[in-house]
Amino acid sequence: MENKRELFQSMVKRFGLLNKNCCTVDDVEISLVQSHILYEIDRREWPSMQQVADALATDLSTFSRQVQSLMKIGLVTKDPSSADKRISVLGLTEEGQKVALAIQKDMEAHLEEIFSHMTEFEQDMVLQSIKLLNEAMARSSVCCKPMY
Amino acid sequence: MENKRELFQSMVKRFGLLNKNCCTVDDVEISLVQSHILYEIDRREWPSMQQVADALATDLSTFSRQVQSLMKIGLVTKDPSSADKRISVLGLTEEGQKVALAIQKDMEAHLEEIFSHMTEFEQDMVLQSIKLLNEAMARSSVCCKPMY
DNA sequence: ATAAATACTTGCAATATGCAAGTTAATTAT
DNA sequence: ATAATTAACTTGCATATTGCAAGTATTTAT
Repeated sequence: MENKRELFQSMVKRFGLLNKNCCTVDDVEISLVQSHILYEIDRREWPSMQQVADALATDLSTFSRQVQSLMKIGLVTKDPSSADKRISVLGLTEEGQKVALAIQKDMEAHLEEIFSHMTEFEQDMVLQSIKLLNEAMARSSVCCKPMY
Repeated sequence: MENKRELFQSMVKRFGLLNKNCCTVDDVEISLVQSHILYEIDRREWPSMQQVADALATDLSTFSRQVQSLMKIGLVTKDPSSADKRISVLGLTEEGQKVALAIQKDMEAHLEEIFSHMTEFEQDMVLQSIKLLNEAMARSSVCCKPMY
């Protein structure tokens, strides 16, 4: 059952490269990290800074600055929660949603293209495997405790 | 065939977190990037700077500096090729090999632990899926042309 | 009412990044 | 054979990213 690590490393590296290409939309160009922030805000409902920073496993201070720059370019909103004024609620601007959607479409297209090199049977197997893997990692003691 | 991207993003993020934990060995502490460099040097036979920088999709200048710091802490060797004196041949010191091996063991153990949450059948399926995925990505036009 | 915890923000200081410009060595014209 | 081009790096910026420590403001506990 030879080298698991090699297989994973290779896959993750490739997926990382894929991700990198996907960050330019219209005239807006954002970094990989920023695209992940948009992604996380998009898939949650009005998350707090903490929540997203935790999801990204980033220090809150670093994250705070990233949010500032995303606000500056008009993609992200940040408003104090009325329930608890310490908390800042994050959201996407209309432009932010457009960018997030465009990146999403782009990634989906890339994944489809990759999947097109496999048979239908293989595609199903791969998807199911990724799900299994995610569940196993979620249950694992060594990995990613506070995620999703 | 809902959200492929979400599945992949989640998996890659988790694997990234896994990777991060694995960079301290004995008294040596290295960064994630540095661990990847050790890994790439280890699995090739006397690669050149270019080769490893390409594999990591890093600018050569950035890579050059990383190698310098790895040499400074005594993990990596760099020698001019006798065949072509422009080329620098990279290698691991004895200590570098020790570190690379320790990280490798650590990662293997983590992966085993994760796999232990699946049945034997699932484990086989997952491994085969990762292989398929790697092949599909290698064939893909959108991803990772110059890899492996 | 005071203490302690929570959710951030800001000030460093260290590190990482890529582009452009340089150096040296090898190839390819001419 | 010499000159021009290409290749493999290295170094100098300028910028971006990171995390820790220390601060502020708000909420919760006692």
